[in-house]
Amino acid sequence: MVPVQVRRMTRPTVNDIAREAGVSLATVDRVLNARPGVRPKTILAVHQAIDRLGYVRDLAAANLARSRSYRMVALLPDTDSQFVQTLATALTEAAALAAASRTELELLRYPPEDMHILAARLARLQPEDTAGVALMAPETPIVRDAVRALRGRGIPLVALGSDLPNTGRDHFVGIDSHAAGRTAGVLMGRFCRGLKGRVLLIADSMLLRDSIERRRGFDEVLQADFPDLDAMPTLETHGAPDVLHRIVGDRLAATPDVVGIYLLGSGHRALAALLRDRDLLGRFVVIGHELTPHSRSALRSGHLDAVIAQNPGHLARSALRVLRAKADRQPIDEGQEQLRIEVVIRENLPPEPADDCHIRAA
Amino acid sequence: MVPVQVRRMTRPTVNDIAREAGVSLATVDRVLNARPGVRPKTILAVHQAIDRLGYVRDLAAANLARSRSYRMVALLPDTDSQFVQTLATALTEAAALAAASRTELELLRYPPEDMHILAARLARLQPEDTAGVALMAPETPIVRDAVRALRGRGIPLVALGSDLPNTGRDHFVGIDSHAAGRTAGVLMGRFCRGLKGRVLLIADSMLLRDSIERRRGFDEVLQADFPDLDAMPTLETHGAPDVLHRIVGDRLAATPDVVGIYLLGSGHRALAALLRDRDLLGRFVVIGHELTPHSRSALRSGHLDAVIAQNPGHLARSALRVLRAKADRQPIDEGQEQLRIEVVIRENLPPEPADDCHIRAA
DNA sequence: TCATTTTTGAGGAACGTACCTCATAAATTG
DNA sequence: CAATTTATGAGGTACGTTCCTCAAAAATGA
Repeated sequence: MVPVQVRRMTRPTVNDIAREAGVSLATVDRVLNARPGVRPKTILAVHQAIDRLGYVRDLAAANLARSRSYRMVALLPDTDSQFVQTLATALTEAAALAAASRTELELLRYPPEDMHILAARLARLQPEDTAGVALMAPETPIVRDAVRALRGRGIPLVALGSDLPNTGRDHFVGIDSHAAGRTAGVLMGRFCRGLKGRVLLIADSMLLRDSIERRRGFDEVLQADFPDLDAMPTLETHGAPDVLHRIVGDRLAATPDVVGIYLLGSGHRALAALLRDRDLLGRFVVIGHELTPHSRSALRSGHLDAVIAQNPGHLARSALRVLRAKADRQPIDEGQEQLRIEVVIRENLPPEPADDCHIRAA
Repeated sequence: MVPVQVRRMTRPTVNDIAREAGVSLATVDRVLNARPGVRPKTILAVHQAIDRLGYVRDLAAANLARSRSYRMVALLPDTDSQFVQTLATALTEAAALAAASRTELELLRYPPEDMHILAARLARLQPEDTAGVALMAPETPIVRDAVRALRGRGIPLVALGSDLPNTGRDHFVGIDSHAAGRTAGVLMGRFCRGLKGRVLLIADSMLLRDSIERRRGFDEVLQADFPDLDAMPTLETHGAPDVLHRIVGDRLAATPDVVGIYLLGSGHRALAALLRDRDLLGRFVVIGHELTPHSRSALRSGHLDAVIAQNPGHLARSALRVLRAKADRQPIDEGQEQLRIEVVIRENLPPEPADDCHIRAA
C-alpha cells in the first residue's frame, strides 16, 4: 500500500505566507493580486514562501471577497436548427449550475440573415457589465470587426462551435472541422468496403467555413485511401427541407451508382423523409453530423450509420469555464477543454437527456 | 434580438429570505441546513420565500463558512497497465485543480493479487477523515463486503472504471461494458464488410466482469447482424505479454481464416509486437480498448483500426465531482457525469496530452 | 544631508454562509 | 391556568480572501 500523495493537516493561508516570507499580509496581497508598488526582491521572497508552503489560493474565499458576479453573454443564431436548439438548452442548463458560483448567463439569439444586428449587439456590450461572450457565428468581415472591437474593449470572447480564427478570439470551443471531415471519410470508406461507386455530399451552404473544411477533410481521405469511392460535387440546401428533398431526390434519380451519402450540415429529418418516400432506406451508407432528436431516431432505426458529433453539454460547460477563467485571468486546463470528435453509432448512442432535471437549493 | 434570460441586479441572500418569509436569519439557517426545531408551517414559509426570490445558495461562501476540507481517497490496483497509469495521472491532475476548492485526494495503489489488503485499507477509513472514496476493483465477495461496511459508516463511494453493482455504491463512473462490447462488434462487422471468417478475442481474464460483458455485447451483435463472422473462444493472457505472444501466435498459426482481432483488455504492445514478428501487420481488422501510448501509436501506424475508450480525464474529474456532490448531499448533474463510449480511429485521435501543464496560484 | 519618492506595515470592513449561545415567545401538556 | 416543552429571535464569531486607508520605514535623488 503506497501513499502516493500525502495530506497537510491545514492548508496554508495568506497569513502563513506572510509569516514565512517575513512580510506583512498587505504585501502578500499585493503580490498575489499583482498590485503595483512591491520591489522585485520582495515579490520573489513571497513567491518562494508560496512554493515552500505549497500554498493554493482558496478560490471560493477569493471570489466571495471579490463579491464579483460574472455576467456572461451567449449569442446564437436564431435558426430552427436542432443543433443550435440543443446547444441553447445545454447553455441554459450549464448556466443553472454555474449560478451557484456567481456566474450568470444571458442567452441571446440573433437573426442569421443580417450580421449588422449581431454586430450592433456586440458593440453595445461594455466591460462593466459583461465578463465574457460566447459567440456562434460565421466569420464575415462585419463579425470579425465587431469581435475585434469587443476584445479591444477588454471583453473576453470564445468562439462557440464554429471558429473565428482571424478575430483574435481568446479560445475556440468546438471540434476541428477538418479532422471531423476526415473521420467521416474514414468511416464512409470502411463502411463501404468492397463497394465501388459515388458518394453524395449535402451541405447547407458551401460558404460556411465548417462545411468547406469538412468537405476538404473528407475528400482527402477518400482520395488517399478509398479510390473506389468518388465524392460528387456538394449539393446546397440552404437549410430548406423542401430544397433538400427536391435536389437530392433529383440527383439520386440521375445517379444510379451512389453508395454513400454524407450530410455535412443539417437536414437529417428531410433526408430521412426523402429516403422513406423513395423507398431507399438502408440502400446507402449514410453519415452525418451532430446528435439531434432526428439523427438519434435515424441512428436507432438504422437509416443513419454514423454521426460525427460534438457534445453540446461539453461545449456549453467548456465555454462557461473558459470565460470564467479568462475573467479571473486564470490559466485554462487544456485537457479538460479539449473537445472530442465523437463517433456515434447505434450501439454507443448516449441515453436521451432527461428533462426532469430539477436543481434547487438543498 | 430576443433576451432569453434576464438578470437580477444582486442575488438574494439568506437575509433577503428572512425578510421575505418574515422570520429570523436563524430560522432560515435552520431550514436551509435541515436542522431540527422548526415547525413544518415555518419550513414551508421559508421554502416559499426561497422560490419566490429564486434564491440559490452561494456554495463558495457556504463551503468557506463550513471550512470543510474534503479529503477524498482513490484506490487503484497497482498494476503496470497503461490505462491504470493514465488514470492515476488524470486523478492527480484533477486533484491539483480541485485543490483550489478545498478538495484533496490521496491516491493509493493496492496489490491486485490480494483483495484482503484492499479490504483492510477500506476498513481503516473513517468518516471523520474521509469525505469519499473512488475505487477501481473487481467485485469479489471480499471487496463487496468491505464496500458495504464503508457505506454503512456513511462514507460515499464511487466505482471507478469498473462497476460494483451489488455493493450499494453511490455511483458508477465509467462506461457500460456491454454497450462498449456491442460498439466494438458493430465496428468489427462493418469494417469486415464482405469478408467471411473468424474473429480472435483476447482478454486478460474472463473472470473480470468487464471482459465478460464486453464479450457478451460483441457476440450479440456478431450473431444478430454479421453472420459471416464467427467469434472464437476467448484467449486469456493474464496480463502477461509473453503469454499473449505465445498463445495468440499459436492460435493464429492454427487458424488460417482469421479476419479480425478484438482485444478486450490490455496487451496492445504485445499484440503489435507479435503481428510485427509474424509479418501480419494490416492483415486483420484489429479493435481494442482504451487510449494508451501503445494503442495511440498502433492507431497512428494503422495496425489498430479502432479503439473503444473512456476518457480518463473525464473519469477522474467526474469521480471527484460526484464525491464532492455526495459529501455536500447535493444532487449530481446526470448529463455531465454521463461518460461517453468513445470511438477513436486515427482521424479523431485527440492530441497527446501535454506534460508541461503547470498549475499554480496566479 | 535633507527632501522626495517608493515600499511596506498595521488594521479594519466586507463578501455570504455556518454554527454557536442565550433569551424570549409561542405552543402544548397536565 | 401554571408548568413545561418547543420554536424562534438576536447577536455574535468564524472561514480566507480582497481591498481600502493611513502611517511608518526604507530607498532614492539632489
